Parts: sequence; C-alpha cells; structure tokens
Amino acid sequence: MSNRRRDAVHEVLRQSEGFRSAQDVYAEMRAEGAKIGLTTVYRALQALVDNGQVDVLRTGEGESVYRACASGDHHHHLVCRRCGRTVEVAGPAVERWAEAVGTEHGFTEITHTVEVFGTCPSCSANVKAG
Amino acid sequence: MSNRRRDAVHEVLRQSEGFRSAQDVYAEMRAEGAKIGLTTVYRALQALVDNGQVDVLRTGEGESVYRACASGDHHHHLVCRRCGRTVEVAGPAVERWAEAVGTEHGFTEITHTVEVFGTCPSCSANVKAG
DNA sequence: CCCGATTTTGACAACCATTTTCATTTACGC
DNA sequence: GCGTAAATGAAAATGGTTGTCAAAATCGGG
Ligand SMILES: [Zn+2]
Ligand SMILES: [Zn+2]
Ligand SMILES: [Zn+2]
Ligand SMILES: [Zn+2]
Repeated sequence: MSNRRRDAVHEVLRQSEGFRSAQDVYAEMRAEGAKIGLTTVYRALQALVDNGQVDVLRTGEGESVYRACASGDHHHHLVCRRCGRTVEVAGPAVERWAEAVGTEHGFTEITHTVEVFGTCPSCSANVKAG
Repeated sequence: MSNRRRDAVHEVLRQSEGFRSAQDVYAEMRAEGAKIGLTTVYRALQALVDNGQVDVLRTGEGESVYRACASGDHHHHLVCRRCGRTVEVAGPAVERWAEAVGTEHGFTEITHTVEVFGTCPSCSANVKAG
C-alpha cells in the first residue's frame, strides 16, 4: 500500500539528523511549498510508526518526536541535547538486564524504554569556543 | 520551608502503590473532602520533584505521573502495565553502559532514562483465572 | 472516457493536560 | 493589630494532538 504523502513525510525524516516533531515537519514541508495539511502529517507519521519505519519518543515537554532510523531492529538512541544529532546504539547488556530485573520480580511480557542524552563533540567544541 | 498543602499531596503519593497523575491525585483529595485547587496540586507536585522527593515520568499518552520513592538515590522503575504497581530497581550495569556508550561517541554530560514494564505476578494470575 | 464507490485529504473545531493570570486569602514579622 | 510577602485557586489561555466531515483525489468496472 503506497501513499505519496506518506512517502514525502518519510523523506523529510530521512533528510534529518535527529528527531523531529510533527509540527516541525509540517512547517518545513509548507516552507518548501508542499501543499499538505497538518492533520495529514500526523496521520502519515502515525502510519510510519505503526509500520515500524519510524521511531517515536516523547520529549520532556510532552511533545512526540519522530525519526527514520537506519536499523529496523530494536535499538536505542544517544541524543545530543543541544543540536538533536542522534546516534543509533545497540545494547545487548541493557536488553539482558531489563529482562533479568523483570523476571527476578516475577513480571512477565517485559518491555523497556532506554534513552541516553549528552552533548555531542561539535556542540562541546562550540561551547568552549562560544 | 514547610507547607501544609505540599505535605498533603506528598502523603497521597506515599499511600499509593504506583505512579499517579496530577488530576488523579486532585480527584482523590477532593473526594476525601480536602479543599484544594488543581493549580495547587500541580505546584506541589512540581516542588516535590524539584526537591527530589518525588519521581516523575511521562506516560505514552503524554501525561505526567508522579511517585514518592523510598530511595532518594538514582534508580529506575519496574512498572506493571496493568495495575501500575511499581518496584524500584538499581542497575549499576545500566549506569555503566549508558556512560560508556556516550563517551564512546565523544558525548559529554551524559544522562539517561530507563523504564522497565511488564505484567506483575498477581495480574498474570488474574488473567489466567479470567 | 463516465460514473458510482472507496479512500484520502485538510480546514476547522474539539480535547485535555498543563500553565498563566490575577484577585483574594493566608502567613509572618514586628 | 498592621503591612508586606507568599500562597491559593477559579477562570482563562496555551498548545500539541485528535476528531469531524465535506470536498477532492483515486479506483474499477462498464
Ligand atoms: Zn550536538
Ligand atoms: Zn532495548
Ligand atoms: Zn500488576
Ligand atoms: Zn540509571
């Protein structure tokens, strides 16, 4: 099932370094002349998430942000809190730990969320130079 | 700096098993006859969080939920996705992993968020019993 | 093509947790 | 008591997200 709008939204995310909000994607597309509505952007993002083609997470301010990740497999993110640059990281150790801590307490169907934040090399440099 | 309202809100959280939303806490206090405003509940919760006396996290639906944790030290949570029952867990391995994965990519000032979800023993039992 | 059926779209309104405003009440120092 | 500063809360504003629904695009025969 293909969809032109959905592909356009997906493409915007592909061109992005880090996570982007729906409003943000919408603004960029409009700025570039695309004739698309905010509602459709939300729907496209939701569809991409449901399809596993895009990762989503919540910011501390309660905003959903999206990213087209290279890997379709389960992974986590190392995000620069200044510029948003994101690196995909695998963490077998964390996967095992989460599973272990869950079963240890008798819990089943264990899932987890893990995000790592920091200041990336270039942003650190800018701060020093700043 | 003491504060009657703040203590009342803190007490409600202490009596709770898992994380509670601001609206939820407010509703309970009103139901018990307390004469308090929603705004004040929000302010009290924020103050408790700033003071490190309460942990906060965001639900998938974008709602902030709060919990009075026994430990003031850095820790994480194992939360039952059905009844909300929460266990505080320490994870030295995760702490080291997060720090390592960050420095490995040249990131500094590394922080992280980790939450583990599952179905607790009693909820599993209830499901089987139907 | 032509038309009716189906899906997609998007302007606008509705939602809802949270924040801001601001007038009133309470607490504190003297 | 009195004056000042802090706390309170009702009501309005905010803002991201979702629901509504009629118009527009797409599809599939005939
Ligand atoms: Zn950066
Ligand atoms: Zn994982
Ligand atoms: Zn449970
Ligand atoms: Zn930790």
